[in-house]
Amino acid sequence: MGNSFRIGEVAERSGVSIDTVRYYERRNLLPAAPRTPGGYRIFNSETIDRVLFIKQAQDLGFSLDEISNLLSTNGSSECRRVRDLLDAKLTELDARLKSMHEFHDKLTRYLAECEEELKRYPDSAECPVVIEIAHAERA
Amino acid sequence: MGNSFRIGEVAERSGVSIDTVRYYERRNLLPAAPRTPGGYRIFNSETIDRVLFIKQAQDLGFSLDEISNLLSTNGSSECRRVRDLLDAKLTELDARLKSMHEFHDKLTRYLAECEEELKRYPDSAECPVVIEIAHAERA
DNA sequence: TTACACCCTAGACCTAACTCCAGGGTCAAG
DNA sequence: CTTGACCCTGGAGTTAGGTCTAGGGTGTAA
Repeated sequence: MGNSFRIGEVAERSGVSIDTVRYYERRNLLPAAPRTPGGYRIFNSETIDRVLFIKQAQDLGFSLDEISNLLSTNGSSECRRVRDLLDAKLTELDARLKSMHEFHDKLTRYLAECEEELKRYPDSAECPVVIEIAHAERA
Repeated sequence: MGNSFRIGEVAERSGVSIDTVRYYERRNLLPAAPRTPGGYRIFNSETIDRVLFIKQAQDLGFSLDEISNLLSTNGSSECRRVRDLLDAKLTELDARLKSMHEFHDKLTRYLAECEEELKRYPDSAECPVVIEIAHAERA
């Protein structure tokens, strides 16, 4: 069927390993999948989307515990709790974005210094950037 | 002296543990510190700045190996190699910033939905956001 | 010259998030 | 009704990045 997948296909389509899918189920990041009479898990396409969501959040610095709190499959999750979690996450994310931008600028300045040096001395071994990072870094 | 620190003070001022400082030295993220006759490490304020740099980069998703590549205390690091590393990091950072902004927007939309629901039904248990995340997530 | 906070090393241990393995069962195609 | 790809479980192993412990030495102020 177009909306029924075995674990291998879920794994492939969401870019994780089979073990990871089972691991997520154990961690309650995915609801316990229904089974065939023989014991095979049966998934639908929503599982794939959900794994993708988990991966994205994780890439952005959230732990599986945090994600699990947000998605909590166990027990009804009142709207108020979710609201508070989201609020906290957003504050955190704002801070991360800010320092990320600053770090980006810092690296950009370093890159410019490198280019400068290489323009002047194409085979320079003494990189001014390394010296700078190594010896004083309070930008 | 104003520019001479023992490991405990370095740790405290840069917000990591003593063990972490020693660990960074072992990993060559910090140059091997000179010692007192009795074997105590002696640091200067640049070490503190460097630990702060490492922590910042790490928070933003860089591994210690990557940071170590950039700072490589072992062997002369030619400017060209540093330039290439920086260039690659910046590309990576751009991508991360982009998906971070998208995720931020997504969470903001979820938060708005929560507020909406709570305005309507102040004690709502059925959070529309959880249902949405759990059941279809391809934004 | 003792008190006591601080430092040393080697090596074991910890947590998160997987990843692998053995030993065995399932299922669809031919 | 067999075969080959795929799936099952329980539990051990792995990696990154620390953290802790035992057993012992250092430095300095009173």
